[in-house]
Amino acid sequence: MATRKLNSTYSRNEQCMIGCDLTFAISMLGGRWKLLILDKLAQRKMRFSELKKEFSYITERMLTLQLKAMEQDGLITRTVYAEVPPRVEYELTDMARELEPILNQLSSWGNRQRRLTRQQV
Amino acid sequence: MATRKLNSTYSRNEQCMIGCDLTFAISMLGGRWKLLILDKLAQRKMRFSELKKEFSYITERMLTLQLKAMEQDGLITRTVYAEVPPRVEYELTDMARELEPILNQLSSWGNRQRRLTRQQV
DNA sequence: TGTGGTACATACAAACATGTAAGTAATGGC
DNA sequence: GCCATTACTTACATGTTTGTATGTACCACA
Repeated sequence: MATRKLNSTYSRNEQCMIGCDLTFAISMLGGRWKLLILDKLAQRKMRFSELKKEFSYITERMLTLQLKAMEQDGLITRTVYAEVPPRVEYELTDMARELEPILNQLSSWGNRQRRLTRQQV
Repeated sequence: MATRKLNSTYSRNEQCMIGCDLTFAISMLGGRWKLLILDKLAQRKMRFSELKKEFSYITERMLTLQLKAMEQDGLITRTVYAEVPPRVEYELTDMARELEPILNQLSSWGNRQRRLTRQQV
């Protein structure tokens, strides 16, 4: 996402893992808000301001950054309408929709796993 | 993993997302080396030093941290043998093994997605 | 007495992610 | 002219993760 300096182990690690499709996929979902955004947009396309209202805690800056990253990653499309005040709509791509069933499985795994680890504590 | 300070939005966000099984699951896999470790241990149980050899770039500190986190998350078990020099073996739990098919799907999605975004660039 | 191997731990520093606060452009309505 | 609305942007501060370097306990073996 951000430009990364070319020094030392940080970038070497990146080279080493860049070949892994799984790491590639997970890194797209790792942002602090991306899964929530994905979830909301799965229901319907939404404007910037609508998304902002949905997550009362997110700041405009973070929303902008995460949406931009998700657009670059091919998870969402961004449509600008030349109006004033401006209107911008965000929508899931087909690829992002293909994620849904997989993420549902992960979610149900997470639920089971959570019950287990709770018991031990 | 690390102790987190209780101020401001950081922890509020955490509260807000802590109810999400999917976020819970993804956060277990997000570490820089966890997926690789998971992948190696899927083949067979391994000693600390064996894992170290497998990933030539990882530092001992990072390996320790990630293994500790994965143990706490119930992904692996840690068995210590009272010998000198010490011997410690790491092994996947049943829950971690249930992840495999899901992660395979994610990986193949990542592969397709990567081809797509490559084409656009 | 000294060296070697294993599986860590600790102190410190760099890189990265996120948050806070404030500002911008465009224009329709008052 | 002034204000409001929308979707951002910028500068700066804080929090979190990862990396570097070094040290430690244990005891067998030379």
